[in-house]
Amino acid sequence: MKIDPNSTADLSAQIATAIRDAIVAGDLIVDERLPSESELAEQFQVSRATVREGLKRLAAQSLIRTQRGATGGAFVNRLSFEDAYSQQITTSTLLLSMNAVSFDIACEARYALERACAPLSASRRTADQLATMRAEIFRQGQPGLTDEAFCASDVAFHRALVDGAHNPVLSYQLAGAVEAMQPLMNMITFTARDRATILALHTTITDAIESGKGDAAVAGLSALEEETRNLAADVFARRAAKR
Amino acid sequence: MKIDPNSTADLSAQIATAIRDAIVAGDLIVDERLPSESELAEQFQVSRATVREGLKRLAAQSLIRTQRGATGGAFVNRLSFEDAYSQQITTSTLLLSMNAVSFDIACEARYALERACAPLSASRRTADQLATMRAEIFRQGQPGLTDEAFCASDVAFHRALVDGAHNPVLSYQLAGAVEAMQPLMNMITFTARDRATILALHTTITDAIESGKGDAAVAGLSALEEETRNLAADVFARRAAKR
DNA sequence: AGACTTTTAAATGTCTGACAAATAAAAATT
DNA sequence: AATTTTTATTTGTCAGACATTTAAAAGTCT
Repeated sequence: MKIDPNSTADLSAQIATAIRDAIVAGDLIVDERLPSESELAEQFQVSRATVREGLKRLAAQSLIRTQRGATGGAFVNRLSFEDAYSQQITTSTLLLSMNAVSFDIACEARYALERACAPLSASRRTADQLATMRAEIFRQGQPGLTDEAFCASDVAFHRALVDGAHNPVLSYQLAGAVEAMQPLMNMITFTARDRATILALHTTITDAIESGKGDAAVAGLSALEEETRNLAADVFARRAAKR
Repeated sequence: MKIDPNSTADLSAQIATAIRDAIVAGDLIVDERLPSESELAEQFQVSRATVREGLKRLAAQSLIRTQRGATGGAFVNRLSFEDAYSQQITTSTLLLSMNAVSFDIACEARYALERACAPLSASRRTADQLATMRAEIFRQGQPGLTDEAFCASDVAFHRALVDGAHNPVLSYQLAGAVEAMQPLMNMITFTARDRATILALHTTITDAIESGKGDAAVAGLSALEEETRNLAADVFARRAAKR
């Protein structure tokens, strides 16, 4: 682990990169303790403040955790799926909002990925996940539900569908796609009629998942995608007309 | 933007969270300049060193960039797809290696996601992307290619396939799944016969993409998935037998 | 006046040294 | 033996200083 004092890059960034590389390469293993900040400062020939800035960069990526006290220090963190989820959601959300990704592109990606999960979910979903889907459908039918709450329930429904595949890697990848869509979905106002259509499709999909018919679930998702895109197109057209 | 001095969390973490929330909420827009470190220190009632640690956390997530000099400072960074790719790859790679994700689970996720891209790719791929796929197939047929080089070419092939969908969101999501598999794939030794089988499937898939047959491409990917899993199963069985 | 050079001011990057707070181990006490 | 106190170590925070970079302002020359 070494840094190049002649590089133009910040020392703290170089330190973070050096340690990150060591972790990725497996030279530092999970739960291993890094040298103390003072020791690292001496190793890298920089001040403790600079070392700390480097460590904070790693902490921001959940690569290390720190503990105070006599036996404390910085430890290589086991990157949990949960940590990765939330990072992914933040990143995906910003990616969409900052790069003016169109509703259609985001929607297409989301449903393409969800269809990838559907056949697996149809053959593996637990009764619990099915119950969650039914419960969210019920919630979506309640009168007086705000559009935000409707969208949140929609996300929960799709989360359950994806988790039904029992593949944490898929769940991780999908978390970003599904949740990052929420701000875009929140721009839509759902009429009672819209909600009824979506609910019917949700029921179709859930029935298919329950009876193990992956193909039918895929078809349901495709129909839902089309419905969603039409809804969005209407909203945008109406908004454009008003101007 | 405020922090709670009574919280047990590090001040630098709180500062990072406060600024991140402001960015996500849109209170700080792309390319907007944050107050200087000294001003932030005064605002949050902490020292400049603490502010800096907070800012480094955000820099590690590519949420801000800093510039030195008279008109310098910290600016809200437009999160590019490229930045997001590399973050995703690091995270996905570590997620797989640290959580003992089985080859089968990773493989299943990867191919499920790729199949989601195939129909789109079949209808949208450019001639250039098709040429890349053909070129990688050619490279994979060269004798004397190391296993690492074969795997790298395999990744390039699949990257081109995915990019053919012309959906940056999909490309972003897939980058993690495909590239993170590479360390796992590198554990496999490919015999000449194995390579021939994979090459034939790659050709089948490419032909399908070229002629716009999404279904055939999906079928080819499924066959490739099965082949890959069988190969891996053999390797692991042989390794277990040796002990 | 215009082009070039020098100075200045502002900002981040780095360093030093100090103290606070947390924590576990060691020592002392009951 | 159990409990309390002390101690050492480590991270968290602070204050102040200087180095470096950069663009704008001021000055100088043609």
